[in-house]
Amino acid sequence: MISQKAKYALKAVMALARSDAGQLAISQIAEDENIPKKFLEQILLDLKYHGIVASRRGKAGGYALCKSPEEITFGEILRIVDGPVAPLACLSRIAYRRCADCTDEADCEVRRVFASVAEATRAILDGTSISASLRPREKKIGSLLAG
Amino acid sequence: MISQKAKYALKAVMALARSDAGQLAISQIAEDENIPKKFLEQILLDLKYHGIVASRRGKAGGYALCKSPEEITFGEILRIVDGPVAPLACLSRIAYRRCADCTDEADCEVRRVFASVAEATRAILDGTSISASLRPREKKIGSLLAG
DNA sequence: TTAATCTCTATCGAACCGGTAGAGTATGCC
DNA sequence: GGCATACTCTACCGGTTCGATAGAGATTAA
Repeated sequence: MISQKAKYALKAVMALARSDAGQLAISQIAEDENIPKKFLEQILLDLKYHGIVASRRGKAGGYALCKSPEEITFGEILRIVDGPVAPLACLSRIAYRRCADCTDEADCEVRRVFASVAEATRAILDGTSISASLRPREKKIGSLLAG
Repeated sequence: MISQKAKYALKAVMALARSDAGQLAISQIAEDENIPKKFLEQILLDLKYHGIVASRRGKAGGYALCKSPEEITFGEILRIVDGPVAPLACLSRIAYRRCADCTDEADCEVRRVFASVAEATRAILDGTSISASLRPREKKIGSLLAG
C-alpha cells in the first residue's frame, strides 16, 4: 500500500505537468485535486528539497516542475515521499538493512521470492514517467477542440 | 514493505512444510527461525483460523499444515496477515475502497500505473507456492548425504 | 501598504507495529 | 491423580507512523 501522501505527491506533480502556464499555486492544486491544502504544502516543500519542483513566493507565486515530466518517474517521487520501493528492508537499495532473524540471507526463501516482486515493481515504477502516464483531462480536451 | 509478522508467518509455514514429521511445536519453530515465541503463537493461531494450519494440544502437541505446500501460496498467507495485496485501496479485490479525492476513478492516472504494479505483484505472489520456493537446508542436506 | 503566496515548526489523535504477560485449557504419561 | 508440556485466549504496552491541522513568519507584486 502506498501512502495517501505519496498519492497526493504524484497527483500534484501531474497537475503541474498538465498545467498550461507550467506553474500553479498550492491552493489551486489543492482545490483541483482534492488535497488538504496544509498537507500539500508540506509535500511540495519536500519535493522542492529533492529538486523535483521549484517555488516562487509572493503574490504571483506558485510551484513549477524543475525538470521535464519525461524525466520524472513514479519511482523517484515514491522514494522521496514513502521511502524505499522494496517489499523487504533487506532488498532495499537505498536503505538496506539486514534482517535480525535471518542467519543466511542468501538462503532465505522469502527474500528470493520478494526479490522478483521488487524487480517487477521497480521495472514499472522507474520505467514510467509522469508524462507517460499523463492524459488530457476533459476540460483540456474541450479547449483543444475549441482552439 | 511487508510486515515482520507476514515474514514470520511465511517462515513458519515453510518450516512446517520442510519438517520430516509434518508437525512442529511453536517453541521449535520459534527457535529454528528466530521468531519471538509469544508473537509466533498469535500468528499461528491466526493462520489456524484461516485454515492454513491445524493444531494439537498437550504433551505431543504442535502445528501442522492443513493442505499440501503446493496448495499454499505466498499471496494467501500475505492476505491473511497483512491484508490486501494491493498498492492502493481502490485496487484491492478483497477490500476495495473508493478514494475520497478521486472524482473519476477511470480517469485516475495514478491508479492506472499502480494497476499494472498490482497485476505483476499478484502474478508472482499468487503463482508461487510454499513448496515451489522451498529448498533443503544445510542440516537436511547433511542428513540426506548420511542416510 | 496590502493581499497573496510560500516557509517553517509544532502539535495532535488515531491507528498500527512488534511484541510481552499471564491465566486458562487440553493432552500424554507415570 | 498429578505433573509436565503443549496450545488458547485476552489484555496490554511503548513506540512509530499516518494524515492531517495550526499558526506565526517571510517574501513578493501591484
